[in-house]
Order: sequence, then C-alpha cells, then structure tokens
Amino acid sequence: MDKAYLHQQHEGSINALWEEHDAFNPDSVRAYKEKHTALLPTTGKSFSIVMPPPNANDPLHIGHAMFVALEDAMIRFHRMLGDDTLWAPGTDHAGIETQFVFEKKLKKNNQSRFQFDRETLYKMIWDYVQENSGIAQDQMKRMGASADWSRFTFMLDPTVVKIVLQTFVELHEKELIYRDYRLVNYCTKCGTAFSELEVKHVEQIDPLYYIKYGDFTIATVRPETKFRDTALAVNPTDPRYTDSLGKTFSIPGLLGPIEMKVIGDEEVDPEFGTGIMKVTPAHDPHDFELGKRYNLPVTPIITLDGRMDFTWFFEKAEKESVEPKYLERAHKYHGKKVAEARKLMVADMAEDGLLVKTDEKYLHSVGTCYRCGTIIEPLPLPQFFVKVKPLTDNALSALKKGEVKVIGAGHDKILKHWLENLKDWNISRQIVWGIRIPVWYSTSENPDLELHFTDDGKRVSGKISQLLQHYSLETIIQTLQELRPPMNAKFVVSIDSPGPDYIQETDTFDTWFSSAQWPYTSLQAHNDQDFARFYPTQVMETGYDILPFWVMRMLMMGLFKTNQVPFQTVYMHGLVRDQKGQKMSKSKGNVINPLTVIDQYGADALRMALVIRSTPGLDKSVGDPDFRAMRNLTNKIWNAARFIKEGLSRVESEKNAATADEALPQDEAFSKKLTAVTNQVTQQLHDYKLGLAAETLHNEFWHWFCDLCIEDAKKGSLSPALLSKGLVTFLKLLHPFMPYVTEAVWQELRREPLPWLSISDDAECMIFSAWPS
RNA sequence: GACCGCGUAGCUCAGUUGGUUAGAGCGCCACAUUGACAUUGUGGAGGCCAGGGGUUCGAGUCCCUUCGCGGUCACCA
Repeated sequence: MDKAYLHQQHEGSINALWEEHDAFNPDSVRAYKEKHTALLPTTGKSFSIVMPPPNANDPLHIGHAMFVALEDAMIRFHRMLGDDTLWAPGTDHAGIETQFVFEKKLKKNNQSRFQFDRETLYKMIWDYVQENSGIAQDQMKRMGASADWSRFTFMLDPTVVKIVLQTFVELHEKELIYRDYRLVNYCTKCGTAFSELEVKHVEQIDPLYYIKYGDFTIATVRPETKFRDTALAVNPTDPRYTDSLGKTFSIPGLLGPIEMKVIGDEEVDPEFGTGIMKVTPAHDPHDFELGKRYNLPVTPIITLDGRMDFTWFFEKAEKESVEPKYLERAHKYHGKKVAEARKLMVADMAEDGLLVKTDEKYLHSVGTCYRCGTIIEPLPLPQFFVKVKPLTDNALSALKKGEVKVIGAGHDKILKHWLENLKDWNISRQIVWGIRIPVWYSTSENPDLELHFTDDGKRVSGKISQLLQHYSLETIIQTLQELRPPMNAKFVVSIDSPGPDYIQETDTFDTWFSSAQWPYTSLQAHNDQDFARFYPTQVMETGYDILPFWVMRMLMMGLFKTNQVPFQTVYMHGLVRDQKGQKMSKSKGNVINPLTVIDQYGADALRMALVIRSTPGLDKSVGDPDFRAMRNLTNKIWNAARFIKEGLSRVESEKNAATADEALPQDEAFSKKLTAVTNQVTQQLHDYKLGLAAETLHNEFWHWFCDLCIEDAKKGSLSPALLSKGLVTFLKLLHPFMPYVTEAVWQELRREPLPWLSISDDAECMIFSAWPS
C-alpha cells in the first residue's frame, strides 16, 4: 500500500469497479444476493429516494454536492442494511431558466425568439439541452453518487410528459382547473406570467405623486395608468367624502375630462395619502378586486412588452372630436416604456397645474421578477389556474396524521403555514420550452382567436378568421408562435387533437407543475414494476429554499394522483456558505466549485466536510480548512489499514507471542465499545442525524480507534484479530460518508487477506457488503 | 404586521428523550517523533453555553421574558 492515500489514483478505478458490478442498480444487487444468500442480508423492505432533478443544462455547484453527499449516505446505508434500495436520478427541463439562457445565446448571434415558430424554437432548445445533458450526470458520478443511472429520467421524456398531461385532464375533470381573466404577475422582460411564489418583493423608494382630480386630490406612484381609471374610492365612513359618495364627477386630465363615480369601500384606508384613491382594475391587483366588486370595466393601457398603448384613445379620436393638444400628447406617450412615459406625464401634469406635490421619499415594496429583477407588471390575461384548496386540505391532513414527517429546524411549521395560506396556482407560462397545455380551440367556433405566426421569418399577427383568408390552417399551425385566445374562447381539454379544425394552446405548464409530479412520473418512466416496488418513497431530500415551490406541490399532487403521500420523510438541508458563514455569490468571488475540491482533496473529503456536523434546516459553512481536515481523515483511514495489514504482522512476529485465540487485557472493553459505537451510529442514521453520525465516526475512529486501540495493539494488550475486526467495522460504518477510501481499503484487504481475519465471508465490494450489527 | 430560526472556545459549528468534568475542526502555545500516518503524536491555554426569571434533585437542552442577528410571508394608493 502507498504511504498516503492518493485519491486521484483510486476514485476512477473504484467507479469502474462499481460500474462493473452494476452496484447501483437494485436489480443487479438483488441478483447478486440471490447468488450469495449466505453472505448478505435482505430485509424485504424497500428504500427509495427520488433525486431532486438538477437543471439539465447547468453545471453543478456546491449545493448539488450537498444533496449528493446526504442522499448517497442514506442510500448506501440502506443498501448495506439489505433493503431493496433505489436512488432514481434525473434532470429537469427547467422551463424559464433554460429558455432564458438560450435566448441570451440567440441575442449574441443577433437573433430573437420572434424570428422562429414555436416548434423550431423548441427543437433548437432541445438540441442545446442535449449537448449539455451529460455534464450534470458525469459530475454527480464523480462525487460518488450511487444512483441507478440506468433509470435516469429527463422531465421531458415521453412517458413523463404523458402522465403530466393526464394529470391536467384529471384535474380538469374534477373541476380543479379553471381558465380565468385575471391580473397575473407578468414579467415584460422574460415575456411570461409567473405564480405568486416567483414574485420577489423588494422595498424601494419611489416618488408618491399628489394629483388633482377635479375637486379631489389623490396620491399615486403610478400616474401613467390614470387614463384608464374607472372610479374613485373612499372609505364610506370618511366624513370628508360622504357628500360625494355615489356621485359621478367629470375629472379633468391630461387627455381631457373623464367621468368617474365615487364608490365607498371598507378597504380604503382613510389615513393613507388623502383618503381617496383612483381605481385602475387593469393594472393593480387590489383595484382589480374592487373592480370585480363594483362591476368596473378592465381597461388595459400597458402591453405585454411593458409599453404604453393609446390605441383606444386614437380610436376614440376618430369617432369624436378631440383637442389637438390631447392627441399630440397621446402620440407622445404611445409606445413608450412605462418608466419613461411616467416622467413625460408628470411633466405635463405640472404644466397643467394638476400636480399638487410630490413625496420623493415614499418607501414601499414592489414585486420584481425572481429571475431577472424586472418590476412585475400586473396585467390582465386569461390563464389556467389550479384550484388549490382541496389539494392543500389533503396535504394538511396527511401532515396532521403523521404520514409525512418534515426534518429541519422549523420547516414543518413553515410548510403548514404555506398550505394554510396558498392562493390558486397560475400554471400558464408564455414560453415554448416546456410541456404544452393540452387545451384545444376550434378555429370555426372562435373566430376572434388572436395569434402570431411566422411567414418567412417575419411575425404575422391577427385574428384567425381573417388570417384564414390568406393562409391555410395547416401553415398557420406549422409556423405558429403564440395564441391569444380571448377570455370567452371555447376550449376542449384533450391530450390529442379533437379534430382537424382545432389549434392547440401555446402556453406551457409552469415548470413546477411537472416537477410536482416527479416522484410518480420518474418511477413510471422505465418499467411497470418500479412504481409498486418503490412508491411511496422513503425520503425526499432537498434544500429548504424550494420547500414551497417543490416539496409542498409534490405533496399536493402526489396525494391527488396516487392517494398516497409521495414520500414519508422530508429531509431539508440548508444553504452551503463559505468559511466565514457568508452566502456564496459570483460577485463576492467566494464560490466553491465542487469539482475543484474533488481534484484537490478527493470526493470523500468534499462529502465528509459537507455532512459532518451539518444540521437539517440550518445553513452550513465550509472552506478549505474543512476540506483539508477531511482529506486528512481519508489518509488516516488508509494508514490505519496499512498498519494493520502491513505493520501489525511485523509487530506480532517480533513479539512472537500472543496467538489469535488468547484473550488480551483490552479485548473485552474493546468489543464492548465497538458494539456501542456501531449501535450509536446505526441509530443516528436511522434517525436521519447524519451530521451527528459523521461526527461520532470521526471522533471514535480517530481518537479512540487510532489513538488508543492501535497503540494498545502495538503494546500487545489488544489482540490483532479484534483490532482488524474493528477496522472492518469502521470501514463499513464510514462507507456511506466516504465511499472511495473505504472501498479502496476494502479491495486492499481482500487482495491478501490477513491471517487473523477472514473477510472471504463478505461481499466483493464494500458497497453491497453487510452493515455491521 | 405575522411566522420561522439562530446566539456555545479566537473563527466555523456539533451537542441525541434534561444526567458525571460542555465537544470537534481550524487557529494558538510547548514538546515529541527513524517503523501506520508531518496529511503525525503527546500535553496545554482558551467557555458565567447572549442577559434575566421560572420548572426540576439536576438545565446549554424545557417554559416565560428582554436584547442582538438572520430568514420567509403579507400589506402598502
């Protein structure tokens, strides 16, 4: 054996060894056990984890290393216990993330997504993802992830997609899907709507404008929407406005007077601003609700690309006479971005004497896109929603009954809080990279269907009834970009086209709609047995940051579709932080690349550093000193084995005394303690206390086994047979955490078995050897 | 405003249903070492476990409270 453990020389060949034995595949392990029944235990239980699928096109970061280290430790432990063990790997298509990255790439080549029809664009992204898809898998393999790669699943595999579509159909049949014209959280940069969860609220200071509305003064941060105000609202108890309540006023504005009624609503805060507010249902969620309550029209003035739209005014100007000044202004604002238009309008209002005052230091919070940081525009769009109440009720009752247990500081309470307060889920996304919603519109029944398609690389837009006069439906479908079906459009929910007259919805599902189904889709993607054999899974292990996005929704969808919880235990790990406890970020330059660490210190050192003393639900700091310390542990393990294999025999022959049969003074205490450590670590692993188990092992191995027991054996007060047995026990206990060095030592020991220790009664590879009892 | 965490050695953190003398890594000091390992060993310094109160034979651990730090959600014309 080498004087030191050199990870570079072992990790590759050990991966090859495991691959040769197909050791990660439960079917192969089962077959091996059938051949060696005398050697290996079988519990008859199954243990499965479905891997949180990384984005197919992303290189792995330290967070992935964390989940690999934890999940692989659980998997290896249960495999050695004799459970029928599966770790099912896969990758996610990551809808918006991927399309966003791809569009950036297009932009570099001076191209835009609008030059392509959706099918072409989809195919381009597909090919791009394929190029990168092997990377994540290779990197996880280098971390020692013992996932069954033969069961690798991609979110857009046909079997997965089919189940996801069927789920939508079933939800619709049970009346849990509805299409509604609502204000959605729209990012004008990403070009799609988002769910509530993807909106990040940030505090910022904006000017609050006090504007003259006839005899009233209102306060607003969004003067640009004032042209489409439909009413004024006050608190009905506010004495200042009781006389005006219910009356209609003609309010002079930048484009002439608007008729507005004063309505009373309890929700208006008399303390805020002037106690009177303008109601703009098309561009404010609160106003939208008010509008619904008082039957006010929804009249948008901002387009999907975040620009002012005065078409309505120009149409009006054609019908009735409008002062040239107003028309000029409308033309000035038209097509301008919101922020720019706001400036122009404020200037004009000041000129007209409509601006009373400006509070420049108004602090409020605005919704921004979690993805790109752009301010979210609340825009009215018809979208598909999932009615969540029945689903969250089921999830809550499963939690209450203890069918799912959440491990991780306080996160069980956070999950409960989410489930109790969840709003209906907008699952429509205006992107092509995803699963297309299985909804069909008849072109004859919906003549007003608006759509965009490409004709020779140019974007053509219009209503279907008009477009069909110049193009065939087939051409339109083939080169379709997007559909904008009006709210009253009739539609059919169906996986396949209901007839030749139909055109499919172009919106795709929210990525999380398919991820939410991952446990039962990925287990049905490869054969007919896995689902019965491995579902529900035992553990869902993932970062706490995606608890509401993913874990909660898996629970909801799993219960809906399978009437069972998708997993019994949720283990939530924390963020990986740097040595100083700071968040890692590219701008700080403190990002740790797991592969660099593997190159330098080995996969075992990386894994152990991440797991040791980690606590579920809390963040973990790691840095170079930690990796070095754990690399030293790999070397310690190697050298303990080297001494027992090569040095102890020399000590023995020099002494020429104690035989293997003779009991020595320390033997009894040694055996007792070894059993105690084994039991302790086993229990800690059963209790999902992985950080503690790793720490126990580190301390007992180094400071008891090496520092005391090996020295005892040198002195001749502990028998070599027992010491060797202790080594094997520790190797096995350590294997889930440090698979490479333990397997490497195991192979060394098997090469020329020690005279006083028979390991021929054990497996060829440590990975499926029996857990010590 | 609501909820959830955290506060333990110089630093980063463990501490299991409450139970001897509170631990680890890194760092620091002294010494050792040709034979498992310098990626080492031995010894050591360093803690009113954030403050206060309570329950208990016994509290870092449970309860109340104050302070400090972090996170999440909600509202905002």
